[in-house]
Amino acid sequence: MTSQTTEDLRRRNLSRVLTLLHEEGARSRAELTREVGLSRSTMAGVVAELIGLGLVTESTPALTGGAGRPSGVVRLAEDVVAVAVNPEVDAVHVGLVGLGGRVVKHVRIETPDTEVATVVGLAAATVRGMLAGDSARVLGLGLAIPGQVRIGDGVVRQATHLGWSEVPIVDEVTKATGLRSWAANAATLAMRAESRFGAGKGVADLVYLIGGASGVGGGAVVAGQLLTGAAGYAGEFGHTVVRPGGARCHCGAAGCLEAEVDQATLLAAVGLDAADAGRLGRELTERLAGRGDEDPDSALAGLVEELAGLLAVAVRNAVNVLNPQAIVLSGFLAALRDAAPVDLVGDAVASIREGVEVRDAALGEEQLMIGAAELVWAELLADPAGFLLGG
Amino acid sequence: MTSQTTEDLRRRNLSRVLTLLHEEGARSRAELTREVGLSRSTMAGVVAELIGLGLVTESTPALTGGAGRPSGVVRLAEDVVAVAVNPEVDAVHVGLVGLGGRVVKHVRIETPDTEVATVVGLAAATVRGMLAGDSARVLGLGLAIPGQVRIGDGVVRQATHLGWSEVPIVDEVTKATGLRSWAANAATLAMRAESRFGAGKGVADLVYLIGGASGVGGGAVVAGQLLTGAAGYAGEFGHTVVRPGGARCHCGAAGCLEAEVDQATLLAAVGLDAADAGRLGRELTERLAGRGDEDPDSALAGLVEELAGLLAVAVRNAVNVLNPQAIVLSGFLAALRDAAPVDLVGDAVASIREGVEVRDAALGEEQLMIGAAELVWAELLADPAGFLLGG
DNA sequence: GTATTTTGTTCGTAAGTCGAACAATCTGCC
DNA sequence: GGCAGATTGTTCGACTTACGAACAAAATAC
Repeated sequence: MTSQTTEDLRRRNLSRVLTLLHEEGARSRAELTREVGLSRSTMAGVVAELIGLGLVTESTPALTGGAGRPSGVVRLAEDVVAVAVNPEVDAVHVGLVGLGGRVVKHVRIETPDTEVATVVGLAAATVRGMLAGDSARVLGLGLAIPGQVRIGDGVVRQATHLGWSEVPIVDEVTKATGLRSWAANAATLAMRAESRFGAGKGVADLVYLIGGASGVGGGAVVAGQLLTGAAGYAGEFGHTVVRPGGARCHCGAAGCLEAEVDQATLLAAVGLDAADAGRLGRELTERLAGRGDEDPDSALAGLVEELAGLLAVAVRNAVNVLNPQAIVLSGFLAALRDAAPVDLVGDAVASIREGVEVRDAALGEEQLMIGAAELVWAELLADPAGFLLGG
Repeated sequence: MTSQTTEDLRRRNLSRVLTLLHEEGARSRAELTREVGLSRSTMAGVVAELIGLGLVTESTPALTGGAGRPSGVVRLAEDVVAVAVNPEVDAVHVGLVGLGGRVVKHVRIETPDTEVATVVGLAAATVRGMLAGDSARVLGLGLAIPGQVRIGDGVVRQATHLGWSEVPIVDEVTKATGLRSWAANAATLAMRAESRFGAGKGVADLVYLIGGASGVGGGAVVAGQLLTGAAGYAGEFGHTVVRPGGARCHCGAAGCLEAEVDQATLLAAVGLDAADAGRLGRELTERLAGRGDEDPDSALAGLVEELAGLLAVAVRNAVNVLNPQAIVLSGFLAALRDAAPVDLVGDAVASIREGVEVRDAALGEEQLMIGAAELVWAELLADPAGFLLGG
């Protein structure tokens, strides 16, 4: 199915070169030749084909200082973009993201309700507005959904915070915008962004945990591949057990990480509003250290330590099962870790624990836009010519 | 690195055809052509090359009853074998396994101690004995180790039950036998066998849990690929937490599945000896139902339910994170599940839970021999010609 | 015994990669 | 300014592989 005829060789080579540019940025054709390992003549053909497809451009100079004929710099075409859409409880984020993960535009549209028709209508109108008068080539649309999305047909099985259930969102959005669309879980896409461009770059085995207002999500990269599971629901670290028989979770079970460790508790403890979640990390650190004339807040210290201990249970399980090279924490989980003196992987099996590095996420607000666009880029990168010629 | 020149096409096609025969058994060349999707002329070349390598044979008739010229049956060469070695606490298992997972020979050699030199010496001698006067072509040796094995260099980091630590077992065995050798964790290899030939056959996303005298191990298949993790230690489900602050585990932490749910407890409860572990399942079922003049054993029922509940915590976590299509239980965990009325995935997230099937392992005693041999077969199947011509 | 069906074989064509030879264009040096 | 050296782009022939059409082979169907 995948590869028998010689044309598949060219497909793979197009894919490899474009993927390298997407992940690592522009470079000279000579460098490309060295890094990919193709002969100069073959690389000439590959780059020419990518230029013909309008995906890359080649600019003449470069002047590296060394001797020899200068090599043209191959860079991603700037007019090639994907639309990114992320529905939230009170607003819809819509963005335009270039090949290479460059966020071109990004707006937040408030929404009166989260009805599917409302959200889809708003998103479609915003997209049309964004593209008006713009010469960009839009190759597709990616949706980041706060809930479970079935891989394959893009149906939202359950998105509690939006009140959605069994919504064929990909079909709806395709109909409303005319763009080829894909959808996936938001936490998974946030990880995808961190994995390609952020704290998880170059890491083949990665665990990602993100905490926000709506709970705890996550994802993993296994052997360089995104972990999807059989139906696309994998990575629900928020619903792993950290205290059997503990707090009841909206998933129906008890003692889930998401039910035991939540952002609201921490915000309340430091007297912050939900809107100020971004300041949580600094606030926690300062209160625990004591600032100005205040004493260190020992009650808060107890809470933080308890919550970090619960997080450590989930992390320990993830580490023992997946043996990752790194764990990336995002949102309030990063804040919690920075404030707490707990070694999150201390209780993992010794030989596994050694190789793990715990890091904070590196990407900011635009994480989700980049991740959603990756849904489109993944399709393009796998088969550049096939994608554009109506794959 | 992996595929640019046209020769790689042939490598992939050799691999695909041989892999199909390995997994699914002999079939006619016409069937191969249909299933793999190559043209008749190309398949003729591929089969001819595999015959030239001595890996398959083609027998003439077939006579399927239908009209048309009969197609020769292609089957795996019977003289191609791998050696499988599995050191245990009191014995070493040594076997000869044919391509296709056929166990040709299998012996258990008692060992006076588990010193590395003793075990390696015994294994090497047994292998020499097995092969004496045999015309088999031995392509390599696979080791199933009850402990953590570092991928890449085949060093045993820790094997508590053998008392091994930092043992370069692959080097030692290669030196002693002259065979190309590979090693991996035994539970992982048991899963590998079930995944290819047993209860997990054809399942692309699989979780496997095995319980034995030495604890609980496991493994997983993710997107059709074996889960190894960054260093090869992945799948330690036995050290996931099922009761925070619970029983202390030899891994240093507390509340591990392996520490909370163990075979000895169950055996003691039904009055069986460690040697009779194989009868545990039937014994449990009978006692719980009541047999002959006895009443159902309600104390035992309580114990079984408690242990099954703890197992359910580990299973729930695995399911929520990996979204597998099936879970395979082996050893005393299968016995426990068969005896207990607990729905092991009942507390998993709804959309994930739906698609999961819990099964008992299908392979018996020879599981580990088959799995260890798969270490060799995996290398061969990835590049048949390269492997034989000194890859 | 002949037509039909299915499969193996042969051979010409197309696609793709590589490597050698040559051309182009820079730096460095006098 | 001109020439040697270095590096890279370009062209072209050789090689490998896969495919498909035409033909041959060997069974069943009638």
